[in-house]
Amino acid sequence: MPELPEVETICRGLRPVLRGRRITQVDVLQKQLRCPVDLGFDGRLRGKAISDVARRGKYILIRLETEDVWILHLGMSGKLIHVKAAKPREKHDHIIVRLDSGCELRYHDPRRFGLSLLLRHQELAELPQFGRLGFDPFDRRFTGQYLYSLTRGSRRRIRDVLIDQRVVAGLGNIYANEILFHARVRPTVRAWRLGRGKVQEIAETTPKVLRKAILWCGTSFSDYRDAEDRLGEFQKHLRVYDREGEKCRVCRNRIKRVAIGNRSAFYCSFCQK
DNA sequence: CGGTGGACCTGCTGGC
DNA sequence: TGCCAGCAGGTCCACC
Repeated sequence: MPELPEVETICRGLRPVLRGRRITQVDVLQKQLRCPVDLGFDGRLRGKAISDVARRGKYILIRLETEDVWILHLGMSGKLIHVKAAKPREKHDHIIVRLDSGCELRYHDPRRFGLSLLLRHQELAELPQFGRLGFDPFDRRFTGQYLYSLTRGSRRRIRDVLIDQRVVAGLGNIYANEILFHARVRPTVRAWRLGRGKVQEIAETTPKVLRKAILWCGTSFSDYRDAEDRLGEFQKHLRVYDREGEKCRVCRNRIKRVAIGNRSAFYCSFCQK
């Protein structure tokens, strides 16, 4: 579900309401997520204060005064919402963290592809999938030159390169497709065939598209909600994603959908070559 | 090593 | 109305 703009929106919503709050109670209703929720979870959280909320790629990091870090990944259908404790719970609310503010943080995830891990701060970098994450798209080291060097010799399609978290951390299928529309490159093109100029354009476009999506609080086309359980708005601004058969907003031709692997890619065959 | 395809889950939609 | 196939924002692992 949530890609970088959605995760960033959630973090921005949570930071001011969680900072300095103390956890008074923890309920784990469903342990079977992508990894089982570990047994010490409740004991290590209860009574502790939250010091900060951060994002790395699509991961949410909730830092505690104890140097423990609660790491969450929302998978495809996860939500992390901050609500009044009195609000009725819903099906698929898996982890409930009660705060001294009278509110609760609820991790909700119908498909259970998400991840919840509690680690010591220093263990973070040792997490294999975490250690291998590429640059953040807003990192100044994420340049055309960097992306160009990674695409040399790569027979993969450019859409697949962009959603590879080792290349750049935080892009998923929606934003990879949107970025490629703005860079005027078809998602199906083999990465090695792209010249310097095109790769430069992709790298420059990436943070621009993401920044705009963050301004609109992310994309909700079904599950995604922000920290206060509100919809995002960026779905109104999508150029290609989920628009098969609709008119391109630039040239009025019909948007096409093709399968790359098991996932859809969307493009305008006139605007994108 | 690089690349692909399926598995993991639930829920929703559209066709018959 | 019901049933079934196909599809969904992600990641990981087995296999070539």
